[in-house]
Amino acid sequence: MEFVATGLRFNPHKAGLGSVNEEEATRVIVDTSKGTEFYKNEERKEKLLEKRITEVTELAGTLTEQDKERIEKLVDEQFIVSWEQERDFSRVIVHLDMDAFFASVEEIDQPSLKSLPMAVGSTSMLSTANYEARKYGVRSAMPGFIALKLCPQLVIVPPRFHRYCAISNQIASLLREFDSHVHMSMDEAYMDITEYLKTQSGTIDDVVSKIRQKVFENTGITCSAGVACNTMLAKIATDLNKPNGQTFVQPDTISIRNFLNPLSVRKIPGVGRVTEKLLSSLNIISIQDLISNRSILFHCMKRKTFKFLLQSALGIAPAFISDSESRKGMSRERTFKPTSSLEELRKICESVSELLSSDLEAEDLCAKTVTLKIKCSDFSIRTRGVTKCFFIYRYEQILENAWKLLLKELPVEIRLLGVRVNGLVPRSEVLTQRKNSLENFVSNTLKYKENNADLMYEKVKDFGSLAPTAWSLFRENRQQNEKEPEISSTGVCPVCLNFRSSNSCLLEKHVNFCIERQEHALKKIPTNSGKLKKPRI
DNA sequence: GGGACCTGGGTAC
DNA sequence: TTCCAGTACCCAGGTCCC
Repeated sequence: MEFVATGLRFNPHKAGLGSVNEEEATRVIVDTSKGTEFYKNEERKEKLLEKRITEVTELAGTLTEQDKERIEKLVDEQFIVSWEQERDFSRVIVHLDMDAFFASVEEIDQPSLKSLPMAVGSTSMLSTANYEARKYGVRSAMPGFIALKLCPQLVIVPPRFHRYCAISNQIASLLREFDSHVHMSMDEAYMDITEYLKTQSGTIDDVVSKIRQKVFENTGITCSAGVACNTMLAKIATDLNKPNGQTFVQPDTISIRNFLNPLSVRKIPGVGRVTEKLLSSLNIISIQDLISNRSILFHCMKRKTFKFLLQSALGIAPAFISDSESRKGMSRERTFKPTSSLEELRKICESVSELLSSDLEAEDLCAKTVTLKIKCSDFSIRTRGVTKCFFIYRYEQILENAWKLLLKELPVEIRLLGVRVNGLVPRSEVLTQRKNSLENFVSNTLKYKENNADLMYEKVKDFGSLAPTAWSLFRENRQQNEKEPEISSTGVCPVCLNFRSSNSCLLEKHVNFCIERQEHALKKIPTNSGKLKKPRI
């Protein structure tokens, strides 16, 4: 077959796809995609990848045999020895993966689907496929219309996320019996059963079988499991015995090496098809190759990538996911028929911003950074971000920031619009901070603009639910003390709450700057009608 | 020189 | 008929500012 871009090749890395004719499936995908903007974009991406490959192979070519020996010694002494000393074999981690989860749920609810090739999703995109459909090369993240070419009798069922969530929650509560801190996403779970095992007489394999049996008896869903001393190994192990099976990796260096060495680098979670191709250009195909070519890895990769790849190859990873890990950002995006109409884009931007502000509201968060994402009609992606000097959460604030970023990109034909927020902080914390700064805000820092009621109104508005309080405090203060406007020595900027200074000139300068930024940002925002009426002074 | 920020890209599910 | 998603995280490289 002619040369095919990496992203267009049939991807066999999924349970149940082993028997598929890879070349034939790739041919169908290519024939269906050829000439489309998607195809052209894949070709563009492929060219960039080829460039990276040329650079990395040239770099590898500069190493002499003596260099390699020297670097190997350094890697062994400086890195591997200390990593090995820090290994933790003490935990027993179980990774559970529900077999073709969405499809299994649909089969339980409609048993007639069981014998048919079936996938959950739409003609645009599939979420998952049952094992019957996988025999034809149909898999998750495959467009439905291509899947139908591979398997014309495929039944595509629309997703019912509420139903999947309900069953996922049910499974999570079952698993809490074995680990009260279980980490459950929609269709997979990580458990630390070290403590639970101490209360049991059976082997690890017995206990894991019991867990899987319990899930099956209560939900009808089969699942696969991997058991090892850390989450990464457990996850790789799960993949080896799918569906409805389990794999245990003994917690010692030799067993771990024997388990990992023959596997493809692609089995490492975090190594996708691009990294796989990049590594294969360096003749690194298996995990064993990663270790034996550690000098090349050290020479050609960035430090973090080198560390990640070599540690993964050695089976070294954090034992478990920390409980304290919190969410870093949230986003919403929508794909639609490509358009450059300002009116249509505004409506989409409004609806995406509204969803995002509801998400922030639901988790009581506010954010510092707003990022706009657009996918143009040629499938190229642009992101544009802005970091504010104050926290935002209101729909209008998100919308106007995203919209301004979008206006700068026009004219352009767009097929996807997304908005993301980062720098998340609990809203209650910010409100408490604001509340604490209200006194300073009113009695000191803003005195110098006290006669400008309109400006004050705009300023106060940013206090959100505290705005009426801020306003009345301002008015009260204005009446009580009209003579001596002065800047407090306890200076916290009431606008951004980040800047602190005991230097009153500096503080005033900063507050002025912040207010101007705010006014600029607030200019086009409609007032919060009903909640805060503009008072007359 | 280092940190923060911005943008693009890779990956998982 | 349909014609490649949505959410989240991490890393790398560039720029700017102190």
